[in-house]
Amino acid sequence: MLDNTDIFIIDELSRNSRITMKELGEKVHLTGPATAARVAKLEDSGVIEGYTIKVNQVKMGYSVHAIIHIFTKSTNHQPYLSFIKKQAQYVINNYKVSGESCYMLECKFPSNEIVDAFLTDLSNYVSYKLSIVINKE
Amino acid sequence: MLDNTDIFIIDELSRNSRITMKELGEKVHLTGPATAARVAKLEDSGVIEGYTIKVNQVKMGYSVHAIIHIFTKSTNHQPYLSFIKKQAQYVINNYKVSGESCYMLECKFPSNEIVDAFLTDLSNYVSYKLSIVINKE
DNA sequence: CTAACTCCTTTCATAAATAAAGTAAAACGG
DNA sequence: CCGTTTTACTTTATTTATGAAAGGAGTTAG
Repeated sequence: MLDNTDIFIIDELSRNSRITMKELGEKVHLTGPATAARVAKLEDSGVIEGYTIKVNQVKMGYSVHAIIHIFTKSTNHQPYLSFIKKQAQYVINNYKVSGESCYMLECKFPSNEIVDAFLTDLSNYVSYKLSIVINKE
Repeated sequence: MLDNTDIFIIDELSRNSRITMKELGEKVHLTGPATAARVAKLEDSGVIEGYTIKVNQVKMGYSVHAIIHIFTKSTNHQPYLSFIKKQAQYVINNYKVSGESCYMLECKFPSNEIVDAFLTDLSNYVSYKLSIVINKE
């Protein structure tokens, strides 16, 4: 399905998705059109889901990075899911997980005051345990 | 620092980082060169850290998505950090966190057999609790 | 053996990026 | 308050990349 050239292309686009097809082609020893065709195939097959940017969240004003373990009280998760949908500006990921907790909610916040307000609201729906990301090593 | 146009540009590039500067310019009511200058400034200031792609990890052969809570036994974390550096192909993120655990290790694996082998090695360095991501809602 | 398919290259028309020059408005200093 | 500088933009022109089309080599199936 995926050969070494495809892997190389994916690796290179992960590092810089705005590279030109011509330049990417030089790295994989193909012409521009051949490379563009490879990339189009990777898009069509769903291997490449999209093109995006890495944003510095601190410079965007989000200085607090939190991981919140969610323990749902009731069997109906919908109120919780509706709540975090409304709070999308703070939510990075909401993973449903096996293990001790039900969900692992990854969030970004501008300040501890906002964290406080968020958690106060959150506690209407679920129990939680809070972890703060200190560093990404 | 960042005006509404910058926010719009970041938002648009997050959705599609391969958009042309001309087309992006039309969305924010600027010419191509003016838009390119804005983007260059966002890069220089570090708000935009890079351009990347979203990859379907299942189609890349990584069907298991795990979150591993790490509890270091010893005060010296270096053996653990060296270990995960060697296992980079499986590691998505390694967050140092406050709260109950010391690190939260996010990984991808091709199979449960590989998870098993990874955890067996991991247990030489730290204690852990394993969560498996069932869904990303 | 041949037809169909895949994957590539080459060529060429079109479109975008980039560099340079010029303009207008805002900010700054005397 | 006025002249200067800076900033942010547009316009123009050149360079460069994209994308479509045609064609060729290697592979596979009938």
